[in-house]
Amino acid sequence: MTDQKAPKSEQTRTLILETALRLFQERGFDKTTMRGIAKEAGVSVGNAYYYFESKEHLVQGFYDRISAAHQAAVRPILDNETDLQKRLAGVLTSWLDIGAPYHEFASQFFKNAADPESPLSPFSPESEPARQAAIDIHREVLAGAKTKVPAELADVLPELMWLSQMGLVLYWVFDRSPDSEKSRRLAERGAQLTTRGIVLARFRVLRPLVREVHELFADFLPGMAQTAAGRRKASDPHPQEQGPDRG
Amino acid sequence: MTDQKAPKSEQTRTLILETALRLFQERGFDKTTMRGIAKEAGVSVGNAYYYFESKEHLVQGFYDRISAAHQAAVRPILDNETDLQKRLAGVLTSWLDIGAPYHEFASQFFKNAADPESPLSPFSPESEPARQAAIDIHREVLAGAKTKVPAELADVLPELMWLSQMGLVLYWVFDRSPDSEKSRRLAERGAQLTTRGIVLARFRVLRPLVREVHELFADFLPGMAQTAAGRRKASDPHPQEQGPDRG
DNA sequence: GTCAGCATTTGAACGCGTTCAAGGGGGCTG
DNA sequence: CAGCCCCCTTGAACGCGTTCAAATGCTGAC
Repeated sequence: MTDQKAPKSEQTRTLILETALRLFQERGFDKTTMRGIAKEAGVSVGNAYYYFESKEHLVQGFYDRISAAHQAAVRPILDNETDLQKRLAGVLTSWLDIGAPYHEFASQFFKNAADPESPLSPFSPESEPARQAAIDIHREVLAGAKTKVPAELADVLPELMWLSQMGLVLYWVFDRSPDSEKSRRLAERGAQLTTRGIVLARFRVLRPLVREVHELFADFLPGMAQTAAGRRKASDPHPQEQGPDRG
Repeated sequence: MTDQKAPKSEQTRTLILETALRLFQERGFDKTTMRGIAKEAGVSVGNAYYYFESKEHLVQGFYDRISAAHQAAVRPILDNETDLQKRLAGVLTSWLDIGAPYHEFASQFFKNAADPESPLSPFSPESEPARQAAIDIHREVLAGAKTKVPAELADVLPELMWLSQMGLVLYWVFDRSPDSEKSRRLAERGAQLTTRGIVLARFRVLRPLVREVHELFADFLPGMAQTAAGRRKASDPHPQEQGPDRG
């Protein structure tokens, strides 16, 4: 009678998550209480905590959702556009488009970005898959462009561009201009600047600079994920794992 | 009998603040409770809230303290050293030295950095004085160096360098290497890279790039403080204002 | 000396996120 | 059918940050 693919527990888990995300969007993160989520979903508070370690863990669903939507939105650009600047600008502005509905509410939990203890930090081990996916987009931005990228930069640039994207997101969170217009312009300009920089990187005078950029980030970037890995609870009474798997 | 300069209320305020900072350092931010602070200071919880809007507002004292210490520590370097790279590296590493005692505890509230609503964010209006002081240090780093800075960069560079410093701090917060060794190396390398970049900025091929960097940040950097200004409570039942005034 | 008015102080109470001992309940084994 | 185990579910209870009406002290006017 019931779907083979929907064991009871998974249904409950999904019900709680969907309810939470809906209430977050309706009322904001702070004004949504765990009791409210439980009542609205028709379960007990304890039950929510059986499936999710904390209130914050519930917003991971948003990340997954945004991440998936972005990957989809970016496909046409990556497949058709060959101009580096336009590819990059497209990737950045489409993120802003997708993030728009969550803008107000986002600022209420983006504080976690700078919190090394939080699993929601983009640098956390838990975020590794989403982070890698995002970096891969930038790798593809470079790979599919007419402009050729100096070999010495090829391996650090995607991470660097992702880092800039995080900077853009930070700016966006603070940005109160109507329709996040300032963030949009920043994205366009940033793309232009990045492109110009890559093009110029060929010149001989810049060799030492390019090498240093490479060395700096080659040494320190991959380290972030590792240094961020703390003594995290490895216990798993929680049926954690996958959201929509960020398809 | 009592000091003319110490009205009762100021004494109480100081007592609460000192107690709080001591406990934060002894037990960490999260494990220190407002009840604990009150009991240890020999006052009531409500009294602490009469002088400080929230638990977070208490840590502003740390910022003031670190900021003042940094300004003092940096003086000899700014007065004697003329090599740009050494000046910059000195400024950055001495910040790391000063921050060291607070490293562990810092990560527990640096989450506020990315929270636009928090007065503790380095981008908030409340942080404006401390921010300006920090930017001024970088302005002096440039002004006192042998190396001449291209005019077009002169007005955005200090803010840019301060921004990099914030990046370093973020890295440092995540950095779990012994003695924050990785952060130290990042500071040294970053100083080297920055210096190299400034030197190279003279070359003609780089003109367009330089101009774009200038335009990008001239447009967007000053905006951050303004966009960050939200509807903040202007009410002042709280005898807020000055810490040690950050010398 | 008295008393009004204000700054300061109190601690009980609120609502929150989170924990936990206790209890179903469904399916498998004997 | 009985018994057992383990996944799932419950809601009272804990400690926290924060609020607030009420009490207390203090100062200057008369």
